[in-house]
Amino acid sequence: MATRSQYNTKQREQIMDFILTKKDGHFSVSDVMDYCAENDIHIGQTTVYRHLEKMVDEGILNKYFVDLLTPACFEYTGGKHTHSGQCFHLKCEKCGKLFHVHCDMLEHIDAHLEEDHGFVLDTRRTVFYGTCEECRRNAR
Amino acid sequence: MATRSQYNTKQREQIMDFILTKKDGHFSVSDVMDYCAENDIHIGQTTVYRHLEKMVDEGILNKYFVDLLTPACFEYTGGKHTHSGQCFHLKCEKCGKLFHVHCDMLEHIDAHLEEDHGFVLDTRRTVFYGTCEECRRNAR
DNA sequence: TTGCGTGCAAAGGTTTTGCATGGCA
DNA sequence: TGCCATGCAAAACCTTTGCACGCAA
Repeated sequence: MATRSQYNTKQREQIMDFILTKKDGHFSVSDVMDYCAENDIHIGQTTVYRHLEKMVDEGILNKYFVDLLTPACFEYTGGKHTHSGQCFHLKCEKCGKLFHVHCDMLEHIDAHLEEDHGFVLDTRRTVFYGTCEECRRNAR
Repeated sequence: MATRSQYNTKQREQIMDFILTKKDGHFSVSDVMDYCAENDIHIGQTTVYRHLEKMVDEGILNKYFVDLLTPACFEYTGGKHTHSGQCFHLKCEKCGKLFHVHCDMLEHIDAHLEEDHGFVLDTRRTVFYGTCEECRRNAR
């Protein structure tokens, strides 16, 4: 894997510009396309797919899925591969919102799965499904 | 939601027959279609999709996704909505295998997310991504 | 000049929708 | 008879692939 970019192209730079403006959040391929449309930047969507995939290989981005038939999500990692700053991805099945929760519990789950089940968790790709507080209140 | 079947049709019965033979495992829409082909049963795939979706609404089946561009997985719940008998879905990103692990840890995660984050986990739909023991040994 | 990068169009695969027909109650 | 269920075909959707052209080094 780890197919690294060898050339510095304008397209890669422009995609990177977008990512840096979205540093704290998530985005999908279509978000990149929208950004390009708004700023009169023309990049083929195939190119976007290919660059994002490469960046995942390089560890710059983290990729995860929240649902079938829903575009893949990408998240900027700040260029670090570190496991610190882990976060839960919580997806509410009612309202569809995606929450990011930073919490020590995750490390415990991590340790438990590894010790008792021999399974090393990739927390970045794992999404927890359920119902958020707001939706539970509304349902009551 | 909860669109319940109102009629007892031959198709629903035949799909149910298949599910009962698969009680312990998982299956996808295409597994149902294969079963039908093998047994000279003709059911349109649209009908299969619609019945499985209904059964999810009724709580008979549990639906989850392991990957984008991979068919949705269904799991027979035994007709109970109970939260006992919970299991982890562990998906190995290396070999692609899907593991089922029954473990108390899950209840702790459950309780923690609810108490500290107000989030009620739907364990049945959540899939943990990572690397299994075998693949880690092979990588070393 | 070499070979990766780009972008259009088409393909691939799963799931959903439209619509006319069939079948349960 | 009324209304849901069925099934074919087509649409919708995201993503990948093929291929010719462009461009960085």
